[in-house]
Amino acid sequence: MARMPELAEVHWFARRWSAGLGATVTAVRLRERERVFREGDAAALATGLVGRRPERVLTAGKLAAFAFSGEAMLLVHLGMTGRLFTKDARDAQPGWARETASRPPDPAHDLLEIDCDNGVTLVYNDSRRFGLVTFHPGPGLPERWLRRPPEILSDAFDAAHLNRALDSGARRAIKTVLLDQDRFPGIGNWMADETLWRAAINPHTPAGALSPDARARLLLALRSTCADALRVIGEAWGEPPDSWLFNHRWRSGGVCPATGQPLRYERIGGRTTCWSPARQA
DNA sequence: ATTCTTGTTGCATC
DNA sequence: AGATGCAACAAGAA
Repeated sequence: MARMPELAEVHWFARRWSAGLGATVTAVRLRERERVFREGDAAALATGLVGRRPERVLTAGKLAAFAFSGEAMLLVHLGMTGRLFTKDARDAQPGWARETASRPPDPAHDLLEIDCDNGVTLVYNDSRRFGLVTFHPGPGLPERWLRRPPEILSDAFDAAHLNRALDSGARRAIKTVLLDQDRFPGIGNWMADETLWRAAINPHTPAGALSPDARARLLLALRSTCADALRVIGEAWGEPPDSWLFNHRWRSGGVCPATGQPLRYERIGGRTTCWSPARQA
């Protein structure tokens, strides 16, 4: 099972492009017709970055943002199969085996290359082309960046914010609501399941029906899942411990690490959901 | 060979 | 109007 880029994976991939920080862009190569450039001006991207310096690597939820000198910004959403790396590290990247089916990215799917004068080439690769790459020459920051929702690990993401997020989707299953990027930026399928398992909440529960106690557990679980994922996966692409649901969900005959009881797999809101009926009442 | 999976959007429907 | 559900998109793995 291939893994899709969620909060921590996006963090990891975005940091691969830190290799270009401080250098100057000398050339940009891209395929203008590709879907991933559908919302931007591909021609402007092809010429607009040359001569600029990558100054900062940022992420917000599943969105990666690269700030260049002159207030230019490149926004990258990895979609399902987007990946960022440097050309020389294509085969050396740790964890390709866990990130996708076990092969290094195929150069045939390199859709954007940015040459820097320190010898580094930044590569965006996306086999299924569900990603989105937009260039904003500035001045001023892109609306998409300015209007992003509060990060789960920020102070702004508090109990009041969580209550609003839950009550505006009150009748939908909590599993489905957690996948809404406007409310829970960065949460994807495995993080949603991990969070509900940690909080001991049944994924079918309508979001609005969660008790105050369940909401408190949910807030803590959201924070712990995000913090753990960023630390273990986002910083070093490490191996999650067996104490997470993560390691058990893709094993055949998976067992809940908390109760030892069998895990259940079903589709909720069109998404495969793994949960522990013994723990998540 | 067919089915299934993923995240997001856009549309139809309640 | 706002909430909700689902098809569509692409490509690769099972």
